[in-house]
Amino acid sequence: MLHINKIRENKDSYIALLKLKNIDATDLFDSVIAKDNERKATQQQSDELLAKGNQFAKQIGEMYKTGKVAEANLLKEESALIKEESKALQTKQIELEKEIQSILVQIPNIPHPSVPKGKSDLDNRILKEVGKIPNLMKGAKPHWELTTDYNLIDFALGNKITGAGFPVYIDKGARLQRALISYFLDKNTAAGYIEYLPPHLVNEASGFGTGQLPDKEGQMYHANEDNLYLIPTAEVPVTNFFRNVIVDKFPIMCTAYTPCFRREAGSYGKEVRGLNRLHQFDKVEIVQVQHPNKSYETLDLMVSHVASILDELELPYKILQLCGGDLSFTSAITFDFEVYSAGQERWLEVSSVSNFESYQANRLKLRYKDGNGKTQLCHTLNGSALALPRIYAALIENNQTAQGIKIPKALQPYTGFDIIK
RNA sequence: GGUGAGGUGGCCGAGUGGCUUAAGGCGCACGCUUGGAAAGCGUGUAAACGGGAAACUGUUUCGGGGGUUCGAAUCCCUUCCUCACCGCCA
Repeated sequence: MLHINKIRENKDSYIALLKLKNIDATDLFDSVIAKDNERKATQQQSDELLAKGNQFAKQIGEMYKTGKVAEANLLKEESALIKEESKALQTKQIELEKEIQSILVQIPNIPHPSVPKGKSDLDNRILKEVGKIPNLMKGAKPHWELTTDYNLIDFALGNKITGAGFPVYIDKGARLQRALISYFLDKNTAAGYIEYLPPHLVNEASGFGTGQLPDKEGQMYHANEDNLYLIPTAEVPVTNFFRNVIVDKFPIMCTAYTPCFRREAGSYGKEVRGLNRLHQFDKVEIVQVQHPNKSYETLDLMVSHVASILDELELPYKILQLCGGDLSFTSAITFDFEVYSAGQERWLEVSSVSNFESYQANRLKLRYKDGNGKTQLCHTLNGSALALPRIYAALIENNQTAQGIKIPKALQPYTGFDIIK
């Protein structure tokens, strides 16, 4: 959510930048500023009345003590009038605040000036392409066949006990999954991130804090009886650690492994085949809270951190800067990582690193004190480091040989084996 | 799940309708003191939203929401949470 004062200060440049997201915010901005002016005026009136009422209450107290009952009763009558009037003003104020809020939540984050123009993923800017696309042997297979051939994952078994999109990992297949989680966490903690293991269910307030609620309610699994939501990403519990917090140190670096639960209503077809899109999957997330002056420096560090992991895993990948049209509602700038999955001859998104600037922080009320002792909004950033299933798919597809599936060196200490036969 | 006790500032903790502008303590910051430090003494120490160039100032907030009253941390209703004991249980 944008802060109303920032809209006032930067209205014209915001309107220009939002065009990158193909949005004309002129009317929204005008109406929200007008409402805010009205809100201020209303508050001023209401504050004055309340101050008067407080004065009267004190005087009445004094009068009773000194026995001036008749005078007190007169003042009481006047008080009643003030009360009525101020109540009406307060109701109006709350109403206006609601209206302002409901406009503000409709306005997406302002894109960074470097964001390319564009409508869809076709307009994303390729920044870098690293590694060679492997030349697979004849008869190379997609991962959904390999996982069956080598008994790594049983999709049908998951289907039986839960439903589609809930795979069961078996034997070396399970071990590989566990190895990846440990490996990612170790890479992240070595880079200075503190490891957390948060709850996998969150309350309603947390859903609001990171913006899943109320808009994307249908994307989350909901435990009705207790009114708790299954997390769609570790970003939700971890970012909410900082809800209503005034921090005094930068940067704050967190990493967390969690399973992620997504209903993915409306998905279908080959996009969802095998591991490509699941209802439950594992992911290791990195989150940073940073001073506004440092957040873009941090963003670069996060991008190169993710790149270094993919380098070590010897996966061919490309880094894309998302165009305005593909940018998420809350992000100011996003870099996507895609790895090449040779068995299905596709690029798969495995990480998305974003700077939200103060957009999330405003909703969360995540602040720090500046040199003058004034509270200011922090910047928040997050990224996947990394999402497991598609890394898993690319790893086994790209490393399939006549002898079996080879495990990259960096992972071998974690798997305890160097080939799956 | 049952019964009981609670929720007050960064923390501890007093406060049963106006004497609270939330006592007192701890912590923190600054100053005095000191050769330096500790102790001691003094001053300051929440957030949100307004007004003001600023100094300063108004309103709201004692878990959340609602109510009674001229006036609520205090009384009433409701909801959430915490703790203790019991039951169940990895």
